[in-house]
Amino acid sequence: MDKIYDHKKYEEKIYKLWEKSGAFTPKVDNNKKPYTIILPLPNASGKMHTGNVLMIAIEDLLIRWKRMQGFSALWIPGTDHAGIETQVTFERHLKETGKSRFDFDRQTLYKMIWGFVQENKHLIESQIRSMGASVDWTRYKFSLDPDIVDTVLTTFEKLHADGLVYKDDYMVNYCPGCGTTFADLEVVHKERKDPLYYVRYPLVNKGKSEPDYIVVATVRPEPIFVDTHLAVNPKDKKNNWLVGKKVKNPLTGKDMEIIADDFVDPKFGTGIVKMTPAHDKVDLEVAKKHSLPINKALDLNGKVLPEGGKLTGLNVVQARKMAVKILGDKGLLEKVDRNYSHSVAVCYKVGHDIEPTILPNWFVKVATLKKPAHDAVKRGKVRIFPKWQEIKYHRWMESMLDWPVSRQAVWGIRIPVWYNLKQNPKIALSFINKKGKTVSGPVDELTKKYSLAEIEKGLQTLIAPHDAQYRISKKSPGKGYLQETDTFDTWFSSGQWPLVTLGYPASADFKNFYPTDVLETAWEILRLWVSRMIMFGIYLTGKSPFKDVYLHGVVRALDGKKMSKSLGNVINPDDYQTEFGTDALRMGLVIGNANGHDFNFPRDKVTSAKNFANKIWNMGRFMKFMFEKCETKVPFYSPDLTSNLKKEDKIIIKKLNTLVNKTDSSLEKYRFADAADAIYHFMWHELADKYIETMKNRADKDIALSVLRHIYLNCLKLLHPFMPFVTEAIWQELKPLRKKKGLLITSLWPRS
RNA sequence: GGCCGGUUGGCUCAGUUGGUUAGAGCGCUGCAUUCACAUUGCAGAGGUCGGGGGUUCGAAUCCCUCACCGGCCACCA
Repeated sequence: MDKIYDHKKYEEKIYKLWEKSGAFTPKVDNNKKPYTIILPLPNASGKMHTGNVLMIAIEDLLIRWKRMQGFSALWIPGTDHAGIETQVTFERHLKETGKSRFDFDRQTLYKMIWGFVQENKHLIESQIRSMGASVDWTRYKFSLDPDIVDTVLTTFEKLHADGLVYKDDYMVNYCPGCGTTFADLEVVHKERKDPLYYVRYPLVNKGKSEPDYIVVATVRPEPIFVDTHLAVNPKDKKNNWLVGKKVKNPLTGKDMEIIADDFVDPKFGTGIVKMTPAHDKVDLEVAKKHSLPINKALDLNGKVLPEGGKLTGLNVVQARKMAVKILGDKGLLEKVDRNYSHSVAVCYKVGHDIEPTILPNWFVKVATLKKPAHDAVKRGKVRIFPKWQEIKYHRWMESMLDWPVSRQAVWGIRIPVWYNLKQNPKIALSFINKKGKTVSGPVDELTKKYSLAEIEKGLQTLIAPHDAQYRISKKSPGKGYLQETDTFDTWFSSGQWPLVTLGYPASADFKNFYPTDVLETAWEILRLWVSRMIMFGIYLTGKSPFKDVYLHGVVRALDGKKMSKSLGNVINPDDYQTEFGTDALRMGLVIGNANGHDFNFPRDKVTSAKNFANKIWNMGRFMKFMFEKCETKVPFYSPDLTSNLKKEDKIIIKKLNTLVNKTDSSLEKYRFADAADAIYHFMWHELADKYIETMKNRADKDIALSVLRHIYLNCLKLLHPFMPFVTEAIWQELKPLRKKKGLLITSLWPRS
């Protein structure tokens, strides 16, 4: 054995040894209790960040612990196509070549992204390996594997058959930059200064002592041309005389009515609000309540529609300037407040302003799905650790609205809805024709000029009105049909991950390993992911997909702030892995974080864990050396030796038992740092500093060595889930000293 | 605005149901080197547990309140 433990010499070799041994691949075995974890699927073309490392460290330690306890321990790895996230990354590469996604039909684009992902996906896989993750690669899944896609589509069919799917116009967060909609959860609000325009609305038929006009404050004057109503608060004494009055639209001159609704804040601006229901969530609700017309001002590229007069075809920024100019020319601009600061919804991917707009969307009704999922946690059938995170789950479940599952993206599982073109002449199509030109228009016009084959081949997007006739089918129902171009929200498929990875509904794996034991992930995706999995699991199988949820904290940068590229404080785990070793990185993260709270990257703990690896390596080296030197045969430890034991022997044996108990009970409670700390302290400060130092002076070396071997080998077992490589490396080096010759990974967990 | 966490030695954090001198890692100070390991050993310094009030025989721990730091959610015409 070398004087110093060199992780680079061992890690790769040992991982291969484990994988070859079949230890990662449990069989369905009725004599063994199953223990299952599904790896939260990283982005297939992504890269490992510190959060992933912590996740793998924790899950691997749970799996190794249970495997050694004799469970049929299964840990399924997988990666996610990660819909929009991947598509946006790809488009950035595309931009470098001077192209954009609009230059391609969706089939071609899909193939290109597929190729891009294939090129990059090995990276995350090799990183998972290098972390020592004892995942079962034979059961590896990618979220676009054909069997997974098929199950996801079946689920959609079932939801539809159960009346839980509907199509509706919906206020979506539309990002003209990404060309797609985002869920509320994916929208970021940013504080920003924007001019607040005070616009004059001339009164129609003004009475005596009434002003010529009233003033409305707005940051968005450009869609005024579609507005038909203003609103005031009925309790607002200053303004409620206006209810029922008419004013002229400052852009079009058409009459507008003033309605009363208490959503208006009398203290804001002038206390009078303009209503733009097609582009504002609150306005839409109020408009529905009062049965007001809902007129769109913008198309899906964020350009003003033909009804906009001089604004037509302009984007939002240009249109705003133009509208301000027109209003100014007419003398209808009272003033501009340039110090107005408000929060703006922006796209979390590209930072473009979100344009709220109405669009036909596929929805899943959540009321019936969420009730049992909510109850499961309330009744303790699913336990959330740490407990205080539970409240986030409950609050989310209480407020969860119907789930828009369609995304206007190419990269994903295409929604299995088909439209017969003859039945639906008003479907809006956009496609690239034979000459490479983009053509858009309604079906009835386009089919006069183009063959269906040409349209289908070059198809980019299809927007069906909300009352369009459709069929649900995995395959084309026949000629004359076009498929929906929207794809599913990534969480729609990953929400079924525990089911699809296990081969739901009929496989032997599914019957044996479902429900899984624990879902371990970052608390950040409790709502997006965990809640959806519980909903789908119960809906499809009657059982929650896991019994426990453990939420680890977010690893922050060294400066205590969230890691971000713009702050330049991102920690690359590779660097630490190379310098200190995988074991040190894993142990450092686990021991530096106790209760699922967010924590700063524990650099000092990683350093000390590296020293610890070397310490135990040298303990093994010392033992080997002593065994070679010892002239008498060292008996294997057993209770028969009790009469030969000294006081210090009995003490250390007792302390080992305590340690085993402590380790088990801590891990049962998901208190990983407690267990790690106890093992660390015992091995270093009890075994090395005290017991070994004392035994150096003993005459009965054979007895002391017998006890030392017993204690030390058991410690290696206890430590193995935390620091798998170095413990296995020592275990192999000490083969001549051991009774059984197998691997540490499959050795039997100590009993107290 | 609503909510959740945090505030413990120089730094980063533990402290599970309130119980004798509040722990760890790193850092710091002194001593030790052909002894498995200097990625080491031994010894040591360093904390009125954010402020105030309360409950209790007893509070870092429970209650109230204030302050500050993180974070989440909602609204913002």
